[in-house]
Amino acid sequence: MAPGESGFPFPPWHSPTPVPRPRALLSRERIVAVALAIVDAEGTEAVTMRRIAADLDTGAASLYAYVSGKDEVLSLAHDAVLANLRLPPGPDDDWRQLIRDWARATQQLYSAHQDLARLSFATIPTGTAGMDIAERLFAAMVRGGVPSSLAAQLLDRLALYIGADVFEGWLYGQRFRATDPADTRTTEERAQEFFVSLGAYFKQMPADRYPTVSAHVDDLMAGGGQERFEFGIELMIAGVDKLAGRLGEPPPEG
Amino acid sequence: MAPGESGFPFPPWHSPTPVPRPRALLSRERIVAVALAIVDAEGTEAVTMRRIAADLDTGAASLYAYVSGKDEVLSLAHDAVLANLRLPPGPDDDWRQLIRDWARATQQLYSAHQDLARLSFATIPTGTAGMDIAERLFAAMVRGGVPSSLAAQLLDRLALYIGADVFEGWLYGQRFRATDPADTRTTEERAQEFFVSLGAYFKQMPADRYPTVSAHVDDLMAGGGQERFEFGIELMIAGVDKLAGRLGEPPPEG
DNA sequence: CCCGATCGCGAACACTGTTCGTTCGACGAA
DNA sequence: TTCGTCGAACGAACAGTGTTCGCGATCGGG
Repeated sequence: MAPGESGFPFPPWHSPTPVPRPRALLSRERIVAVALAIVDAEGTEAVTMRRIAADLDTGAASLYAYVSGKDEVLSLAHDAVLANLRLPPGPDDDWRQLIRDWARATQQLYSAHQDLARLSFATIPTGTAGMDIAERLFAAMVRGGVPSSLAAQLLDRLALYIGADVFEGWLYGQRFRATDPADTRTTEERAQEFFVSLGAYFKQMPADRYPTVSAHVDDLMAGGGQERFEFGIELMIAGVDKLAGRLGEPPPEG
Repeated sequence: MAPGESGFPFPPWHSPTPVPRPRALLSRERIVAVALAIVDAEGTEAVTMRRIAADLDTGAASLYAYVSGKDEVLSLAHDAVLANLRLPPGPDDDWRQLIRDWARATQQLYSAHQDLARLSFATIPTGTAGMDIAERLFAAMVRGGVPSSLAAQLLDRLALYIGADVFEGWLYGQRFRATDPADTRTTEERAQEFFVSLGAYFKQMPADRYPTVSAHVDDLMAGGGQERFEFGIELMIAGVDKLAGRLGEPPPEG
C-alpha cells in the first residue's frame, strides 16, 4: 500500500493528496438557489458571500467567477421568485377581480420569502412571466373600458404598494418575534398587545387637543395587516373607477 | 515659560499635558444631529458609529453611553426630521386639498434627506408634531363627511405609499447617478435615456403575444416620478370618494 | 487633599464584501 | 508519456462594520 491509498497515513513531511473536488460544483443557478434558501430561512440580511460559499463547500472568492457581487445574487434571487408568479387562466372578463387576484398572489409570493419584497423597489420586471401577467392585467383593463394611461399608472402604483405593504408587514413581524424563550405568546399575540397598548396611549391623549383622534381610536386601530392590505387595493380600484368616469362599471349594488 | 504653556515644546521624555477635553461634549442630540448631517450628505448607509464619533472628535465606544446602538441613532434621526413637518394653518375646509398638501410636504421633507424614507416603514408617529397633523387630517375628513373608519385607513395607506414612493425614487436616483466623471449628462438625462431604451425594448416585444403592452408602450412609459406620485395620491382620494358614496363631494366640474 | 463615582475611549472581537496571486486539475499537443 | 497551457478554484489579506470590555482620567463631595 502506497501513501495516499485508502486511509494509509502520510509521513508528516509529505502533504496528503487532497480529496478531489467534483467539478462543475458551482454555477449561477446553484449560487442563487442557495442564496434563496438562506433568504427563506433567515431573511436577506443573513445572506453573506461566505455563507453561500460554505453551503456550497467552497470559499467566498469562488463565487465571484459566476456573479458580480452580493447585490447581483440577491437581485437574481428576486427575479427567480417573481418568475414563479402564476395566475389561474381565465377569461379575464372582470378586470377588478383580476387585479385582486394578482395583488393577493403577489403578496403571498413575497410573504413566503421573508423580506425579499425589499428588493421589489425600483425593479421593473422584464422577464416573460412578468410580461405575460402585465399583458393580461393591462388587456383586461383596456377591454373593460379603462383608459390605457390610467391602467398603466394603476399597475405601476399597485406594484409599488404591494411590495411596500409586504415589506412593512415583515418589519412588524420582526419587531414582534419572540426574543425571550420564556415568552410563550405567539407573534400575533405580541403584536396585538402592542397595538392595544398603543390604542390606550392614544386614548389618554388630551381630548381637547386631539378631539377627532380621541373619539375614533378604535377606528385607527381597527383591522389587521390583511384587512389594511386589501383596503389599499380596493381604494386604488375604486379610484380608477372614479377617475375613469365610471366607464364599464358594473351596476352598483343596493 | 514652562513646558505646557502656549506652544512651548516638551522634551521628548515628557508626555505632553493633554489638551483638556471639554466635558459634556456628547449628548443624544449632538449624536443625532451629526448622524443626520451624514444622512443628508451621503445617505443612511454612510452612517457608521465610527464616523459619527470621528465627527465629534471621539471614539465609537463613547456613543454607547447615550444611545443603544446604530438602529436607535437612525430612528432618532428619522423622528427628528419628521418633527419638522409643517403644514400652513388653514380652515381645512377642503380635506382633499389638505391631503394633497400633506402628501407633498411629506414627500419633500423625505426627499431632502436622501434615503431616510427607508426608515418610515413600520413606524407610527407618536410625537406631538405627528399627532397634531394627524388630528387636522382626520378632523377635516370626518367634517367633510368621510366615515371615520375610511379616513383612518386612508391615512394609514397614504403614509405607507408616500414613504415607499420617496424611497423608490431615491433608489432610481442612485442607479442613475454619475459614476464616470467623463459623463457630463445629468442624473435626469441618464434616467430619461434608460427609460427610453426600456420603452424601445418593450416596443420590440412580439406583438402577437403582448398586443396590449405593445400598443400602449408610450402610456406605460409616460410621466416622471412626480406625476406618478401625485397620481397615486389622486387615486386614493378618488377611491375614498367612491367608497364613501360621494358624501360631501364637491360638484363635479364640466 | 483625597477618594470614589462617573464619563470617555483604545483595543479587541467577530463579522462583512471584495480582491489578489497562487495553486490545482484536466486536457490537447508533441 | 510528457509537457504546456488555461481556466477554475480558493487561501489569505484588506479595509471596513457594530458592539463590548475594562482601563484610565477627570471631577464633585467629604
